[in-house]
Parts: sequence; structure tokens; C-alpha cells
Amino acid sequence: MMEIEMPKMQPSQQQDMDLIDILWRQDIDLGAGREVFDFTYRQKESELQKQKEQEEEKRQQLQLEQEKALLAQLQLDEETGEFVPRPNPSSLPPQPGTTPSTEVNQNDVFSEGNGDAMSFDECMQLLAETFPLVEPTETTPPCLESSVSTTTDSSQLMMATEQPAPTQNAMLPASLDQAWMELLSIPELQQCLNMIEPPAYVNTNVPVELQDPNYNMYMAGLTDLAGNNAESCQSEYVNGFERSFPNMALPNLDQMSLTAPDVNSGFGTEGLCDVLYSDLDVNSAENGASPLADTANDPPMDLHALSPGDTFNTSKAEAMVEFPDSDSGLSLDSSPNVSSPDKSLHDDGSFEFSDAEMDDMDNDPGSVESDFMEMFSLSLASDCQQTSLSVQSSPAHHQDMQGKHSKSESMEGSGHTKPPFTKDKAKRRSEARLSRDEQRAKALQIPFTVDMIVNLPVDDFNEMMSKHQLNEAQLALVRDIRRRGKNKVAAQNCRKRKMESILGLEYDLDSLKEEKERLQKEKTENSRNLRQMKQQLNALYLEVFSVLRDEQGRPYSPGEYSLQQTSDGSVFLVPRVKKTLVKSDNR
DNA sequence: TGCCTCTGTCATCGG
DNA sequence: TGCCGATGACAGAGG
Repeated sequence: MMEIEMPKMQPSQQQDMDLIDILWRQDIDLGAGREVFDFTYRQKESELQKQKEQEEEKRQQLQLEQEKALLAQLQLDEETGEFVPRPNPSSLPPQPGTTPSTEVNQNDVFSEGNGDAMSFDECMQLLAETFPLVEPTETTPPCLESSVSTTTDSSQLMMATEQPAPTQNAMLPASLDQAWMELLSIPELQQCLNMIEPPAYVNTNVPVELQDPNYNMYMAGLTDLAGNNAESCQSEYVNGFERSFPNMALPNLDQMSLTAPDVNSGFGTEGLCDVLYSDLDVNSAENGASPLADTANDPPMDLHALSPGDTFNTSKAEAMVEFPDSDSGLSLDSSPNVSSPDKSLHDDGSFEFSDAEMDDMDNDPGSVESDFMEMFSLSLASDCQQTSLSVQSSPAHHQDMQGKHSKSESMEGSGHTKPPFTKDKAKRRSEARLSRDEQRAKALQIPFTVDMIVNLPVDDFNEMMSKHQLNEAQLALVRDIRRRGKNKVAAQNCRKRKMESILGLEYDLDSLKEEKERLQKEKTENSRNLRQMKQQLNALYLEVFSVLRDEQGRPYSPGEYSLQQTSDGSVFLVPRVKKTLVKSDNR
């Protein structure tokens, strides 16, 4: 229905309208507007489109001229590598309180221009005409003087963004923000900016100034753009930028922050993403625009490149390697981490190479790496970024990782005030090798890691085995690996329990020894007390006998009589002879 | 070189 | 009956 060609519809204007009506009614339920069939409407639209294109071309030409004019005012300082304004006799010395370096650096953003371009004065004049300021009375003559002054330099143009910018020229952008964005979007200017773009990977541990000789250049340019002091730090830059330009439409940042990777290098990926993504997201949500999509097309500010799996892999992986905990937790010969066997098994199912694996990859990066890549490609369909990062890292990167690892080890060793225990040394040495089972698995190209084989639950293990076609040897090896691994852990647990048991028994033995000593002392004390009581009782007995008298007043002999006490407490004097007689009678 | 310690492995037992 | 953990015994590596 939509395929009807227009020339056939022109027998007359009235017929056209009728046809349009008919077709529109037919397609109205499809959501087609009537203007779809209105040829005159389309003609008008195309004319408007052409007119817009012409305006756009003119505007771009104008901006190109402005760009050339700006570039003409800069020259490359061969000593510092920075772009500085060409010496201009008409320029005035910096005034007190101004920041000449800032201005210079702001200009540094642009590369050396053509020699036949406009002078800087002409350029500034053109800029002034192009972007008229709100307060023309404060506008200094368009010369370098204005550029040197902090308050009247080109950054003032940026300051003017906070103020309403009347557009006297219909061809000019609606706002100064947009104007600057378009200015910065000029391919030539971007090329200049790309010249100072830092490498994809920037060591975050090293000050950015040391890594990129042009750091001050474009950082100052950025800070100048943001209206901040050039000496402000990077974080100050972002914060200050937001403070200084609360009204500035942040979606423009996708163009403004062409050199933002520098900021990233100072912030770290997360920090930058937090800063930029959040703002951009907010603004994209507010404006319905997609600044990230724009930035994705802009190589210098490709924030998506910072995401894993892209060019940022190297730095990301490097950061990952610097993570102290690279314990695989499996490691038959490597350090067994029984307490945390799932350490290398991340929550998302990813795995990391153990130190031994990394070492082995270093020794034979080609074969081993390919083996492991094959393994992971087979076994981990849902690998997370870390696995992919580790697996897809280049051999050079492995060397880098190894270097970092050894460095971290040396740092770890140096961190101790005492030399590490020999036990630790042995453990580290054992960590540096592949276990026999790992070597066997590698030789038979087992598509699982030893860690997986050993630590997976039975159900998961069986499921994993059923998903892969393994031959007899592989199956046998996998079973042996699992059995040995389980037994190894069991032996470790057993020895641990045995040691704990021994320690417990030793503790019990000490306790029992102490108890024995205490009881011995108590026994000695009781014996002594018993002896004393016996002595006292004997003395009392004799004393009682000494005061007893018979009817004739004679004392009783203790040998012939004895004192006996009944159950009711009465004491009787019993003659011993009698007692012996009674005893003899009982016999 | 012998001794000791640690660790992996095997064989066996019991739940 | 097979699986799995526990454990004694042995061997190898390393200090």
C-alpha cells in the first residue's frame, strides 16, 4: 500500500487529494499519518530540510574558520611539548591575580595551526562577534590582552554560559554551551585533542603528571574550561566543575570532556564512572538524550571503553591482579586453603588462575594459555569479566602480571619486620608450581579446572560431567582427581583435627597435673589435720580419766577402763577387763 | 647425610 | 552395594 509511486498520482490535484484520503483511511489503522501521502507536504519538508542543511554547512564553515584562527595563534613549544600562544607584541603581561598558565594551557588544547590562518586578535574578534557576551561593556577589545586576563579570556566565554546568551545571528547556536560543544566537535580540533590523548591504560598508581607530559596541558585546559583554577586537583576539577556550572547542561560533557581519560586516570575507573555515568545518566534521563551513546562514538571519551571486555581489559585486569587475594583455594601442590575452598570460585561462578597457573603460563604462554582458554571456553559459558580478562590476557600481560605478582610478594616480604617463616617460604614455593593433577588435566585437556572437579557438589559435578563428552582416560582422571582432592582435604582436616586433639589432650594433661598437685596438697593437709585431731582427742581422753575417781577416791587406770559414749550422748566408764570378758564370752 | 616436618596419596574401615 | 569421610601408613620434598 505504501509502495504507490507519486508520479502516478498526479492526474490532477483533486485526484491526488482523493487518493491521499483513500490511502490514508486505509492505513489509518496502521498508524500512518495523512501527511505521509501528502506530496506537497513532503515537498515542503524536503525544502526545509535542504534549507537546514545549507545553514548547517554555513555554520560549520564558520566554525572551521574560527578553529583555524585559533590554531593559528598556537605554536608547539619543543622544550615542554606544550602548545603556547604565538608571541604577540600586542599582548600585555599577566595582571596580578591572573593565571597565565591556565590561559596558556587552555590554549594548549589546540595544536599548531596553519601559518596562513587569522591572527589571534582576528580570531578573538571573530569569537566575540560569534558569541556576543551579555555585558559588552566589560568585554575587552578582542585581542590577546583579553586572553591573558583571567576574567576576560576565552574562559570568560565559558563563564558566560551561566548567563543567557542572546543569539543575534540566526545561524548561530542557541546557546554558548552548544556553540562550544560544536566547536569542540570539529574534527580538526578533535584530532588535535587526540594528539594529547593519554594511552588507554594509565597506571593509576602513578601520578598522571608523570605519565603524560601533556598532562598539565589538557588538564589545565579542562580546568580552564570548567572555570577552575589550573592548580586544582582532578577531583577538585570535577567537583568544581559541577559547582561552577550548575546550570550547564551536562550532556554536553560528552563533548566537553574529550580529555576525560586523564581524569579517569586520576580517579580510577569506578570513581570516574560514578562521577560521569551518574551525571550523564541523570541528564540523559532528564533530557531523553543518550550522551553515552554520543560518547561511545567519540574515541577520546569512549567511556564504554572503560568497561570490561574492551580496550580497558588490560588495565582492568591489571587492577585485578593487584588484588591481594589471588588464592585459588584448590591447589593440590599449591597452597591449600581448606578454610575457604571457594575463594577462587566467585559468587558469579568465575574462576581465577592460581599463582602456579600464572607461573606456568609465563613459562609456556602459548600452549598453556591456549589450553586454558580452551578449557574456559568449554566449561564456563557464563564466565564473568574476570575470567575473560584473565583468559584473554596477552602473554605480555601475563609477564606484567607475573612481575607485579613477584613485586607484591617482595613487598609482602619487605613488609615484615622479621623474615618470613620457612614454612611460608615452602608454601610459596609450592604455590609456584602446577600440581600433578593440574598437569595431568592439562595434558588430557580436561575441560574443567581441578578446583571445579574437586569442590563442586556431587550433583553439580555430575551435571558438569554429563554436559561434556569425555573419553575413558579423561573420565578416569577426573574421578581420580576428585577422589584425590577430596582425600587431600580430608587428610588435611584429619591432621588438623589430630593436632587439635593433641593440643586438647595436652591441655587436659596439664589440667590433670594441676589437679593432681592440688589434690596432693589437700591430702597432705588433711593428714596433718587428722593427726592433730587425734592428738587432741587423746589428750582430752587422758584428761577425763585423770579427773575420774572411784569410790575410794583412787583414779581409774586408763588401761583397765575406757570411756564409751552411747547413741543418746551418755558417757559410760567401761572396765576393759569386763569388755575383754564379754568378748571372750561371745566367742 | 641423616633427621625432622610437612604434605600428598593409598588402603582400609565405618557410617 | 556404592559413596564418602576419617584415619593410619607410607613416600617424597624440603629445611
